[in-house]
Amino acid sequence: MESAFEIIAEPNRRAILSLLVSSEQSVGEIERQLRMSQPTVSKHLRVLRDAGFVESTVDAQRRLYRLKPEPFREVDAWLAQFRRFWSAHVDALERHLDRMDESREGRSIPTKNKPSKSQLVKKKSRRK
Amino acid sequence: MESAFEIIAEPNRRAILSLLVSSEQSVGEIERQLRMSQPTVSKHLRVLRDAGFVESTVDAQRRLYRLKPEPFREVDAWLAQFRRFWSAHVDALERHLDRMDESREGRSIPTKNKPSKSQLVKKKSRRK
DNA sequence: CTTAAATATTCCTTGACACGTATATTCCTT
DNA sequence: AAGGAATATACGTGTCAAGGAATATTTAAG
Repeated sequence: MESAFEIIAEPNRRAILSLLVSSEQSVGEIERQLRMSQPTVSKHLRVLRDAGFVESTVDAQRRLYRLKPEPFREVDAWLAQFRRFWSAHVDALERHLDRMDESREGRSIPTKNKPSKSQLVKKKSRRK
Repeated sequence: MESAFEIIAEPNRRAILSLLVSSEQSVGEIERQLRMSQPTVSKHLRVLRDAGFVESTVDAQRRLYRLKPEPFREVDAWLAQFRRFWSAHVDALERHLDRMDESREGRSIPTKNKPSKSQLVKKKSRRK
């Protein structure tokens, strides 16, 4: 199981990683929150640890797992070569983000007087 | 073949995508540069197109493939939730980048009087 | 030292997918 | 229309990884 990319190809593994963003978790906690069988969780954690995505410490009978950064950087580094390219398509990005707005938000703020995320993006991309 | 993550799990597909960063390419050009068989290239391109990573246009008997941005953004969005976390580990990042320096660079600039990438990183993370 | 809780590992089966070979399709050239 | 270049698809095969069931291991508690 070579690269970091193959590791995060598995949806359950991505779910586990996302869970661990908030804080370290025991196998049992992961098992319950994600409704996976215990062996499945353990096996995925093994893969994740071998790949350097997580590390574990012992706490009585439990093992606590937490994230490690390196492999994420590797993925990010690969992705980097495409960034320049997709900022050339900002127009499409704007539509994309604004669509996400519509679907996600409860009507808390009237759309009218609210800056679109598009504008935020434009500002950000001004930093060079 | 569900998610963008499974698509980029395949090394040859990542290679193809990297090739297309420079410019659009025909199947034959990809085939030669990556030394893959023609059917293999075509099949991977099919997968990439179905997943929205590339699009193609016809040029006589050839098809020219070029990148499309959306799926990259999807991957990037998932990765985003871990960024906050790995900037907390800047120390390790410094070591990481400085190691990359050593391995990549011909001895063009004496290491002594050159700012380490670590310092650049620190500056960048000051922006907020 | 026995038991129980939490986790890890083993074995087995199944399904997906990457590749090669062969063949089909598309489009230009003559 | 025929032939050829470039690309796409079909089919068969081998590999490998994910999940379930059963079992082993670790550690605390009594």
